[in-house]
Amino acid sequence: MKRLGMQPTLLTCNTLLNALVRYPSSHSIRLSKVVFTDFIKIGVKINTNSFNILIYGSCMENRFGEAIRVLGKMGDYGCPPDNITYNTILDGLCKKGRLNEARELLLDMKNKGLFPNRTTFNILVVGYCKLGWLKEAANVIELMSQNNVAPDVWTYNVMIGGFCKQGRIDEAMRLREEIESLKLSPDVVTYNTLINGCFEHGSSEEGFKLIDEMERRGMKLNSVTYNVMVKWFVKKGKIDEVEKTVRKMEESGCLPDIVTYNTLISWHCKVGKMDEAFQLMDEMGRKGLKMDGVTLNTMLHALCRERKLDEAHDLLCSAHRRGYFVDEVSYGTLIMGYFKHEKASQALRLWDEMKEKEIIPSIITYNSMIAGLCHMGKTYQAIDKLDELLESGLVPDEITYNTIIHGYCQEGQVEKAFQFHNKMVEKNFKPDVVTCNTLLSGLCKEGMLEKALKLFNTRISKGKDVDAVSYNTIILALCKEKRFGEAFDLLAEMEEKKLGPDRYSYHAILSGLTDAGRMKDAEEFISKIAEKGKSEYQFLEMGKRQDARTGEIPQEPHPNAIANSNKINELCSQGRYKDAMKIFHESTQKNIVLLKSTYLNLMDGLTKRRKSTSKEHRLT
DNA sequence: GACGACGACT
Repeated sequence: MKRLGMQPTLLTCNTLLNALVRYPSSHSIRLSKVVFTDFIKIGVKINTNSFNILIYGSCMENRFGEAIRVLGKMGDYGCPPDNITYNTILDGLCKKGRLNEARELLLDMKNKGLFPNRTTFNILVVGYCKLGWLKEAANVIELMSQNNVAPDVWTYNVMIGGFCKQGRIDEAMRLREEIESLKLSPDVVTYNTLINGCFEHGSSEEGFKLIDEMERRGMKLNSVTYNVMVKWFVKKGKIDEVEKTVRKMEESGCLPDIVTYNTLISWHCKVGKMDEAFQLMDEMGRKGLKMDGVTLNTMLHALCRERKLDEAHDLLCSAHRRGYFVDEVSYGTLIMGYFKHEKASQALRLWDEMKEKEIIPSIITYNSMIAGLCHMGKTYQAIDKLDELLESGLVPDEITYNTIIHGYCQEGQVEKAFQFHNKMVEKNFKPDVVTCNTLLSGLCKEGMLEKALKLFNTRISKGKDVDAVSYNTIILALCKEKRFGEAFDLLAEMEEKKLGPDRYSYHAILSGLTDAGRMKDAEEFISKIAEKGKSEYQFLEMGKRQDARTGEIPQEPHPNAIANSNKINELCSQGRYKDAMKIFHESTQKNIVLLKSTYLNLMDGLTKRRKSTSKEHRLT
């Protein structure tokens, strides 16, 4: 067109820009900027809309600074920014959790005499809900009504999603009823949000009930509904149901999309079936679906898990060359991979590289980095990163604080951990059960078991939740002190509360018993685990007896001890736990004391086997 | 506005 000397019209210009900006490649967005300046040079009279498209592209790349600079220059070209301009950037900022910048921009918008419209408000609700600040989100909804902008289904759907993310399914359900009373009808998004929430936090039955309800109401399930179901069945390992759902999806005219494939690919990667993951990627290509940034990041994650860090790094570079959106998730994945495999210097280098590329770290990226620094024993540097995080306009979350508290505990600085904890509580940090567990283990590690017990009991008496990890932490510490009676009491207590016991509890007890030389008790304990399921509180009786006993007379190692231990260990590694148990019983009958690792291996096997049997149960 | 990828506690 240029060669032919034809002058493009505004429509041509905006159509082309739009196409470039929406096309899923970072190259095309870069091109859109070139095309834009070209259009101005050859004298096309661009309008506000042209700028809005350009800005949308910048936001796609998370270049908010650039977007705001462009917004500032629009006036010079006779194209004043409008609501769409502001909403575009606000949307990007809110989705990324950059609420401080969003607030500033909102102020600027009002100063320019533009009024927030329904979209603006909805964007803000999204921003607050993403951070889990539901009170603030509700305030925005209140503000809408005051400004005569009625909240719509979108608004409520976001709010429902916010409740679901925090596991507050009842409140989410209640809000849905509220919409119906407002004569707004819940749509497919409302249902999908709730169904996903039920699957993630509530009961799956509730979720399936909602699907039935949709069908009864004549509401068509869309690809998201199916993807939510696929994710659920994948999570439960129900391969048949996954296939059935995908088939149903195809029959109903919703072809499996990039999300469906990414879910399946990620699953295969997680269970180590890389071949099948690659097969799915081929299949995707044959069906004309282009892999996206999420697919890329899934593969990066899989490579890191397999310790193939060089390959992961190569993939990152080549993906960048080929125009994929390499983002903070890609970098975060690899940084975490390096830290996990003790390659801190490479992790730090990658962080700098990411910054050089102007890729903005998210809260998760910062948390990974903070965790890595703490892991290296450099909590003071982690604090620097926390400051940097705050400066960047992000809001630290529970994970950020818990990570740093854990860092201090790991260094043996429990005192500092508590100080930091208290200081942060004064800000807006809401300590949760993970915080408590971190402090508990920190206290135990430093031999302050009594303080830990006090913290643990206070938390329970205050009616705050404790979980399996809390119990296991205390049980482990008690066992190390050979206080088996109390340990068994807690074991029974956690069973009563349906919190366990799990393999961590068993591990704690068995390690304690074997370390104390109470091999007979360890053997009996293993047998109990094997029989478990017959009656509840079966460990209680054993625990009570423990206090009366005074340790055991050390025995001469039996000549077959090592041989039998090895045999059992080998059978366990082959997954032949039944055979392993047989040798175990034979050994105990002959009074053969086995190696410590054998007890732990057997226990691992026994807990694994129970898991798989219960899965089989669910299938029938 | 809903679904898929990276982060905390034994």
